[in-house]
Amino acid sequence: MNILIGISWPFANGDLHIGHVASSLPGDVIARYHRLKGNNVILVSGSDCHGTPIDVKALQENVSAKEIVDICHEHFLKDFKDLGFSFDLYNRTDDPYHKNFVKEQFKKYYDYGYLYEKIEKQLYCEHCHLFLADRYIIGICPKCGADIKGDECEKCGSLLEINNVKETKCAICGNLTSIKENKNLYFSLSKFQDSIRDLVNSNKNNWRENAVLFTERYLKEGIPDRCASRSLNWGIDVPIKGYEDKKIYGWFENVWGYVTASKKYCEQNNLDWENFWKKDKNNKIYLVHAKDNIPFHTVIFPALLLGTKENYKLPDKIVSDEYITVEGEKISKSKGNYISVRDLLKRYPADVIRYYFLVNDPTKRDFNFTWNDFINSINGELLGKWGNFINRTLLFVNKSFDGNLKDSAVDKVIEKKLKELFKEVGIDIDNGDVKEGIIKIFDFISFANKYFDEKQPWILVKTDINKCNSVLFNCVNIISNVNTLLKPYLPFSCEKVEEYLNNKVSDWKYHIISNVLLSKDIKTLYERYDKARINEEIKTLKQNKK
RNA sequence: CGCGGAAUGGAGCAGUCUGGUAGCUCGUCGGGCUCAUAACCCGAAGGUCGUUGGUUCAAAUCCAGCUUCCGCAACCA
Repeated sequence: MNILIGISWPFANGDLHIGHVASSLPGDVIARYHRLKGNNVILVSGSDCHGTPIDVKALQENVSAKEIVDICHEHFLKDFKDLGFSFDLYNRTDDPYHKNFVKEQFKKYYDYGYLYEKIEKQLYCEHCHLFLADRYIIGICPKCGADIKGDECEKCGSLLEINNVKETKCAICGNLTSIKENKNLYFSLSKFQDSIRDLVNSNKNNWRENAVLFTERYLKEGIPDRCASRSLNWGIDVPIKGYEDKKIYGWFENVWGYVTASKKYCEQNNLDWENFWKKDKNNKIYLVHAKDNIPFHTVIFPALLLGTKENYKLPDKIVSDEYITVEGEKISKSKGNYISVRDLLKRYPADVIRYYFLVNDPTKRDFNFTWNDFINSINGELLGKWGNFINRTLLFVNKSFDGNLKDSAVDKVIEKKLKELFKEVGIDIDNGDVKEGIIKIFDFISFANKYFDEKQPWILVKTDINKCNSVLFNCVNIISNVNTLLKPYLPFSCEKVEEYLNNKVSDWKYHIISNVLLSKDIKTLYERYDKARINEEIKTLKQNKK
């Protein structure tokens, strides 16, 4: 089967933070799982390089947009790599390959009549040479006289027509604005209302509930046409006569990145990209992102695909997470309530981070990250249950059996449980319910520790050496199987465990390893964190708060 | 009446669609074990599932009202 997984493209304007991690990780797990199952997998993402905030930042810092984007892209690339993301291609939207492809699609939209012209009066800053979006405007509320930003007055709560706001100024430079007529292209999203409704209806059991609800709400209100062009210097040129000075609005091009990145990858690797993107090709498409991205992936992207009239397959799985909050508050860069991936990676190994955000994946509602929970969870679950089971078993075998076990029968209960686990976890991951899968695996690890305790091999070693051998043989096989189950989740430590076991497993299924011969060099998999660390981390977080 | 989301033992969550003895992890307390990273195992305390009313033989779950909290300018998954 051909599996395409697209993780949403982080905007190249800042650091990767734990919110990105939480909403993106499921995509990597799904990709790793399908590869182990022998499917053809392409996992793509990339940096979203175009958009007004980047232009504005460039203007403010007096550097080029490209410089900002280049730095961000390098950081994203490194952060994702260090976290173990197994992208087949992590691309960027300023890639000429992407740009050219998107332009081709835009010509089609224009020819098919999905793009139409609209002339509007817009506020313009002569100083910055920018048409200003509402959010870049400061002014005075016509009703209560308070200073306002954008089109909403915080003081009297009025939602205003931006044209009624008094003394509008550019929020970037502070100069008074002028009004200019601007010609833009609108995309007829409304024409896809029925198609999108059919899409949602046929995917109610495949998409996450939040994606279904959000899209239905959107449909109920009626999908509005949206402006698809922007008056910017940085972006993809609108390839249509009369619009040479305009760029394509980011949300009408970045989602095409899933297609361009995978198509590019296919061309580099002699694969047929249509097997992943067209209908009736025995394929499956997953889109992985957080809730704010839902309409762009369930409405705009499908509309863009349909608008080509080219037999594209629409997304099968929308894996849309809720949000992460930090110590009870919304993630906010400006308020400093914020944990960047790079800072986290300095102090914690990738698998520790992966474990925590996968087992706490916010699927149904926002999840509150606290340092207390993070440290306790790592110590108690990842280290205490899994790390400890490996450690107590392998050290025992090395100490009492010189790393060498005779083959023995596998306990029927264990065999049955493991076989079921492979089946159930496989279904969970395939459905995008990555969290359910890892929870089930860790339930079984608890059972394994119980088994070890009940069998008391430390006593058997003195009373019945064969029985002891048998118990440990079972434990070693539990480790190998659980390790295989965990491979999509914790790639780094699973590789280490395979070294300890001297046994590499390439299939994702129940197995028995015979002729056990362990490595002599067993080290603990995970470090225990002192609880004092909790307060240190909270202190650091508070210091960063503004 | 702006829109939307949420409310389950000390903390974080599942269960709500498809009503039927309230579950998981962490934390706390007590005990056991000693192979293991003060790790592991067992047990206990702790919740009338925000509130009121309704439907029902039966409601955390369905319906209605109310209360509280969160998000909805920007950075921002």
